[in-house]
Amino acid sequence: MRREKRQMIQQRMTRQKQIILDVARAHHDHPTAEQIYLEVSAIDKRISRGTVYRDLGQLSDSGDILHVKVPGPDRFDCRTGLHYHMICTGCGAVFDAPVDYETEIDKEVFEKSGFHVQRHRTVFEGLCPECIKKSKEKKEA
Amino acid sequence: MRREKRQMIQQRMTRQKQIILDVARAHHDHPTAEQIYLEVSAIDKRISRGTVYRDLGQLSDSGDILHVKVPGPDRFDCRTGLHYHMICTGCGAVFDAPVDYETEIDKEVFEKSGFHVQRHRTVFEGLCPECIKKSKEKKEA
DNA sequence: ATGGGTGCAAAGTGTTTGCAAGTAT
DNA sequence: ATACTTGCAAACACTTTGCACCCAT
Repeated sequence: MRREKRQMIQQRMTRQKQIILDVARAHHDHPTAEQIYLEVSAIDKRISRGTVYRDLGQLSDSGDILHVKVPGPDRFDCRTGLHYHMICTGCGAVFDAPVDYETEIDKEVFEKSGFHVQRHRTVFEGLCPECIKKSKEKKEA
Repeated sequence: MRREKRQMIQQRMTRQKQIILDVARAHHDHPTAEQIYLEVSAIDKRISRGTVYRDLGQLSDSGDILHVKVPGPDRFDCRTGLHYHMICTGCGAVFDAPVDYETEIDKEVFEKSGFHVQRHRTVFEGLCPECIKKSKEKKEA
């Protein structure tokens, strides 16, 4: 449960890290580490899962990509600014939510609780349009 | 990744389920399944982890307790209304956040995206007052 | 040259599940 | 009587890690 990382160590750019970053950035659909691993593998099959996890962690620590924490496997997002996500409980797909990050609420929580808020994460749960359509078709059948 | 549960099956109250519910409700500090298992074990050491996980899932499905999804192990909350949580990145403790659930934003997301929002989950990340104090002491030393 | 990075496989964490026996309704 | 529940252990999903070698700086 401990965290306590964040040492100012020198981060090196390697061939594998560059490939991982490129693959992650080419996506606009919140891939999982596994999906990224599969694509990276297709480019260079010698790159290991461990490296993909390590590099994705490092790249999100340094702000090059965003680490999205949702139920199920974590996702990664090339859009790095703070924003919210929607996850479909039908198919598991993750989307960016079309509402702005509310900065004010972080201050409000701090003032009311003394909890030093760094950020918040919001995930909307529901059915994506695709799955709504499918469930309607099923009812009619 | 599939979900697709929710059959209207008859749920039975058993001795073990009652103990698990009592233990969960006695907590106001967001215990993990493991913590609940340990306490339940102290009451009846024959109750298994599997049963604790199964029953906690069932009890939160039926709305008797709340399933809180945060980084790390999931938590359970005896406060069942929709509300937000704060997790301390220092010590991992979870608290209820002192701000109200925003119902409006669910509608807004639906209108802008067609995503049928059932609810959203917000988790504030930061340092709890306790950990702020500790990190100050460390700096002074 | 040197300290971070890599591949590999093993281990870790948190949770789910198949099965045969038990029990609430 | 029926069908949901249980305990157990094994399996599972996802992620981290120890180690010996490698390579960017």
